[in-house]
Amino acid sequence: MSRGLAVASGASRGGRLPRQGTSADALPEAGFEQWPEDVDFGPLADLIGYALRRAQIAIYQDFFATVGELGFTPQLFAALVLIERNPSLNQTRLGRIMGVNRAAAMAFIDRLEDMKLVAREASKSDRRSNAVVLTKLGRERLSMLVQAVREHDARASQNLTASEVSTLRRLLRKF
Amino acid sequence: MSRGLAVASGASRGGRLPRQGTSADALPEAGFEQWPEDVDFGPLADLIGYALRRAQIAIYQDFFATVGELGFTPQLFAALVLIERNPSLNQTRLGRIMGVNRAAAMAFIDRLEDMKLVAREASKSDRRSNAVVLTKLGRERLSMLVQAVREHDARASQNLTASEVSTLRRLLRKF
DNA sequence: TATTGTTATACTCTATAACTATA
DNA sequence: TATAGTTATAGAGTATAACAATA
Repeated sequence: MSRGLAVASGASRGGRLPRQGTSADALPEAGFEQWPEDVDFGPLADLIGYALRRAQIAIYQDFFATVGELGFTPQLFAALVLIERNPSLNQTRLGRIMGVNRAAAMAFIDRLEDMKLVAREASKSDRRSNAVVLTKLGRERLSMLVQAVREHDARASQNLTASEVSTLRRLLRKF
Repeated sequence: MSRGLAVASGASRGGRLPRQGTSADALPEAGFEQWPEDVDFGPLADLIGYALRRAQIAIYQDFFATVGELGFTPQLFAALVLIERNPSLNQTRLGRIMGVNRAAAMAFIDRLEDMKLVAREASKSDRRSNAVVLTKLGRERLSMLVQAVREHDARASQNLTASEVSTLRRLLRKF
């Protein structure tokens, strides 16, 4: 029952840094078409899950198009914020909050540690656990990132009025 | 600009079939915590993109917990529906609609073909293209699947009233 | 020149399973 | 017994880059 759940992350997930690569053949690829009018979506048009997925594809695109060049995925950004605001979280709990298991949490904490943005500190209360905390560099980068991500999020929501945005946020949280 | 976009899928994406595996150690893993009250989400709490992500994680979990055993991911299901309703779509276009490039579209069409659910038909108007169509078996499986997925989607939305669901769908589409 | 299908390749993210140390 | 961190491994999904056939 609990296995395979983090699938969701993978799913909502995804989240990979765009690669380099420049060749004549590669350029005109992709180009997501958002709800094209000449396509019949059939039962998909009625499913909240599908609308959620398409909205997420769109916002991920904007994330990478705007703050992607800073070298962060939405996941890494979220991890940094959670670590900053909750320095007492251990690795396993951090993973559970983010929808991945211990091993996957290890992977992204390793990565943030390699980037010198976070550090593991031995917990005194439970010697099995590590607390994960931001470094000074991590705090600096994060404050810049937060600003950029807020701008991205506002731009992504620009087709909605302020009250629609807050309705949307409320309904998504009730989910 | 176009590279790395399908990240979104990966992201919103994800979508992997849960594995088997049964061992004493493996059982208590994962267990996504949805908006736990003792956690400070800081700026994440205001971001539509983040609310979208968490909602998606939750609904993916429910998808796999309910219709996952039928052997389909949300992506494969969506592909089947699009193929049924739009039999003239070629592989590249189908990929663009779903947010992935040609090569990735190849992969899931190959898979559906291996499952005998779809077939490639040479297009007469453009001899470079294939039209992708459902087989008889594909139509049968899909009609069962649609029923199961509709039930899943309704259950996932059970915390919302009917009017909230339609508001949510409308706002997500405006995105 | 541009696009479609195709293939080979590499990379990211994740789960599984096992181990050790601690609870 | 159960849980935290860790590691090795495997699998899914995707992009990149090239090619031939066709437009």
